[in-house]
Amino acid sequence: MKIVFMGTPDFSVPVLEKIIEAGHQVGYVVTQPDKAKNRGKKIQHTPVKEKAIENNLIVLQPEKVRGNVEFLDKLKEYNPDIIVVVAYGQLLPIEVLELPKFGCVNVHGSLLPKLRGASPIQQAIIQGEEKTGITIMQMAQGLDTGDMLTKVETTVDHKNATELQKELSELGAKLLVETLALIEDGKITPEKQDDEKSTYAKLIFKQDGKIDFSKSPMEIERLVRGFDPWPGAFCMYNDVQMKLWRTKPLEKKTNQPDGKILEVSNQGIEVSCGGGVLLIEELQVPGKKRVTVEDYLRGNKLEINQFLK
RNA sequence: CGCGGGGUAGAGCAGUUGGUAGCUCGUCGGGCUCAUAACCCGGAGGCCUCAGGUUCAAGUCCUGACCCCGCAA
Repeated sequence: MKIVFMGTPDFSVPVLEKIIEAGHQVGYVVTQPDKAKNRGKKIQHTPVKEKAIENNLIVLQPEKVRGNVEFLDKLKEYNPDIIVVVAYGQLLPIEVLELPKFGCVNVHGSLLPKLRGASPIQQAIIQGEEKTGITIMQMAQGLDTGDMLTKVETTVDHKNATELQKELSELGAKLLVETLALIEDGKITPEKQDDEKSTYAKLIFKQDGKIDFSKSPMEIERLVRGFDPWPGAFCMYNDVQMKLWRTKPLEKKTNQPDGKILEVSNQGIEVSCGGGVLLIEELQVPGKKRVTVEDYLRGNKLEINQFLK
């Protein structure tokens, strides 16, 4: 099929790869504009752009899609059969949604109608979902409200967001290619989403990673996993930011105040929270890399009875 | 030219006003012990990121490069 691909971050890349592998013709790859971000001021290409260049595909980076006549004309001229959207980062106007013969399809990282929105993968972990997955839907106006075409499930287990995202991204890529074939053959029956059952995964902000030690060990552990690698769950120790990267809830109860350091050993740091105890196994302080508590303790001191805040 | 921290033994850190490097852990050998992630004794292991410069002398000062990381976006 003649395809226009729209996507931006790492999550989108495997999907683009699979589309190319499957032999589809990708006329345009649309991704967010390069921005002078990161340390220094380096301008960085989006992961999708990198992959597109690698495959000699034409890249478009409209600042805004909505009301962009020039962009719309290019799409019309190419006349794609379908537009595939994976974490593109902009809402598409109706003119674009209805332009291709088969419309626009979106690869979304949750089992819709659950977790519509910007951070389905992280939220699935944070909310303690047992399973999540990929839903491919026919895009409609509205945020992730379109009719569902195909789905694939997986378990959350103890995966962190990095692992889960990678897995879902690959599952999604595979499913998309299969779905494209079904669409082409007219063998799909779209299924409406039950709006009553829908939930939202709101956009994550840095500050959301601040740990609240009044929460239960399990909740904090899920936050740590869900926010790996971004923005990271953190707390303060002696006015220094400490990011936690791996923790484990223990089967202990305590009546110590929240955030108190109860025990320090090579196994980790035991901290009281919400009446329970959380074992911190891997952490990171500013300017340093992630290290296990064992490594951290070789050159740093950490006093019992002090508090993490 | 966004702000800032850092690159020193396998690991994590120290290193004072510049004088050829220390600590903790690990590792190797020995000892004590019923036993030990315990304790004691001893040993190995460092082109101090790289390249220039200042100096009698540089991990320590200056310049440049490469790499890692926190903040901010």
